[in-house]
Amino acid sequence: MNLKTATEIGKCLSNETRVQIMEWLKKPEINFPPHETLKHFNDGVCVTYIQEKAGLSQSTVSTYLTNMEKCGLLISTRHGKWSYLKRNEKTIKEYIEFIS
Amino acid sequence: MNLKTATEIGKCLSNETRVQIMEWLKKPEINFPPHETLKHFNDGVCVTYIQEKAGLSQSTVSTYLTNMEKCGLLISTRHGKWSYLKRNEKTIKEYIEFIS
DNA sequence: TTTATATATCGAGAATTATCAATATGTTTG
DNA sequence: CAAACATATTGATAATTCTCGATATATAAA
Repeated sequence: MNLKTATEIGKCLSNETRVQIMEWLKKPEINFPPHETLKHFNDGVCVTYIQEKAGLSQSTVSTYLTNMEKCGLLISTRHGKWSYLKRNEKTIKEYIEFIS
Repeated sequence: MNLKTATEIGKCLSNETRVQIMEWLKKPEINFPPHETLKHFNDGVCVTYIQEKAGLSQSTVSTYLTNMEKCGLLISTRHGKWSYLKRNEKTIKEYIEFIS
């Protein structure tokens, strides 16, 4: 982890909704409805569910999630027409080590 | 640690200079000149030294440090006319536990 | 008590971020 | 292939943050 990456992560974590998303994704099965198609949360939660829970526009949340993936906080996986998002614990750990 | 505090900390850590300051303060004796008056770094580093190293205006750095103290990232101690700043490891730990 | 030094606060303009509606792209399904 | 659905991107305005010089306050030294 370097200064630039750490700062990008900080930017993602400088907004209440985005911090909240990181928290929600700790326990997807508790914070989101079960998936219709996929019967598990192995790859996280789809954009629509996160967007509805956040209560912001689709474009805003999509941009949030894209940036959170870019800086390594989230991992995005496509399954058909859905994008699933989960926490990237590896990067989170590296970030924590950086600021510790 | 709650969502609001965590977000305030995220805001402080969303700027390269401020993240850098947190890094510098890990090892004051390596990153800053020795104090003229105080012969130790027990309470950290004075505003002027941080300001000079950051290369930004006095008012900007003073505001940075004030906000970083407000959200609990730093501890400020007055010794005469100097304010000394050091990392608040307790809050940092709580923040890390929050996002982990 | 005046002067010098260190830090904090204020006010303002520049730069960045937030947020949305509209639209584009990608994917599945009829 | 056309329609429907999920997500991504674009373009624009509002809101926030950045950053500075100027000024205020606090403390020490002369």
